[in-house]
Amino acid sequence: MPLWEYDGVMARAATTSDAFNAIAEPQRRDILGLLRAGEWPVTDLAQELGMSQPQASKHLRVLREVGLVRVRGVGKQRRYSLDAGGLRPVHEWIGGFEQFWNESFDRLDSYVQDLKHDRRNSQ
Amino acid sequence: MPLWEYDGVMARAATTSDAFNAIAEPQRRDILGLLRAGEWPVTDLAQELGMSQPQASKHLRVLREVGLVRVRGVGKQRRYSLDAGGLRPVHEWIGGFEQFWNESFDRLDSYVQDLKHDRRNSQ
DNA sequence: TTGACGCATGCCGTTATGGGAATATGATGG
DNA sequence: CCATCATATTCCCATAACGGCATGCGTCAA
Repeated sequence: MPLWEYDGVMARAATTSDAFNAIAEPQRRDILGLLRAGEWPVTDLAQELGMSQPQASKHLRVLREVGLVRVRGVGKQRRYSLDAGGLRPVHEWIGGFEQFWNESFDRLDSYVQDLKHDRRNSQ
Repeated sequence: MPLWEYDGVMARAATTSDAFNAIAEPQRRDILGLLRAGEWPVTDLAQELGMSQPQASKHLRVLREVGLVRVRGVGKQRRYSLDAGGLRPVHEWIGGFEQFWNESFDRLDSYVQDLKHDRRNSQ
C-alpha cells in the first residue's frame, strides 16, 4: 500500500524539523548560546558543554537541518557558527503574545474580583 | 534500588515540562493563538481547531502544567484562558540572539569573500 | 436520583528521541 | 598509501510523546 493511502494509526509526528523543536532541547540552546562567541569545532564545543562528541554532532546536525547553524571545513575540523536568522519566526510568533503579558495581571485581578463578588453573593 | 542510585542507560528526558517544549507542538501553538480571543470551553476549542476532544484536553493539560493557560469552571464547562506570562522566558532567550540576525548577512558575505579568495588562489 | 452533557484519564499502538558505545568517513601529514 | 586526528553515522536501549478509542468523573436539569 502506498504511503499516501495509509490510514492506520497516526503516531507521533516528527518534531526535530523546525526551529521551535530545535530549541526545545536544553543542550541545543546551550550550543546556540555558545556559538554567539564565534565559530567552534565540534570537539571543543562538546568539551565546553560537557557532552560527548557524538551527542554534540547529533545536536549540531539537527540545528543544521533547521538552518540555525552553518558549517565550514577548516583542515580536519568542521567549525560551526550561528545562523540566528532561523530564530526569527519564533521571535515573531512570540511577539504576537507580547501585548498579553501585561494584561495578565489585569485579567487575574478581574478574575479575583469575580471570585470575591461570587463569595459575597453566596454567603 | 532507589531511583537516585540508578546508573543504567539514561533514555530520553522529559520534554513537556517547560514553555519551550510546550510551544514546540504546532497544535499547542494553535491553541494559544486561539486563546488570544478570550476564554474557550474545551469542546468549542477542539472543534474550532479540528482536533478530537481528548487531544484538546491533553494539550491543554500540558499547557496548564507549564503555566501557559488558566482554567475556570463555569457550570459544566471548563473555560481556558491565556496566561501569556509563561512565554516571557522564551522571548527573553530569543532576545539574546536578536543582535545576530542582522549580522547574518555580513557573516555570510565575508564567508563568500573567503570562498572567492580561496578560489583565486587555487586556480 | 437519574440522565445527559462536558471534559479528563487511561490504555494501546506507533514513532521519535536522546544517550552510550562502537564504527565509518574525511582530511592531513609523512 | 598509511597512520592519525576530527567528525559523522549506526546500532541498541529505554522511554517520552501523539493519536484514537473507551471510559470515568463532575455538574446540572428534570
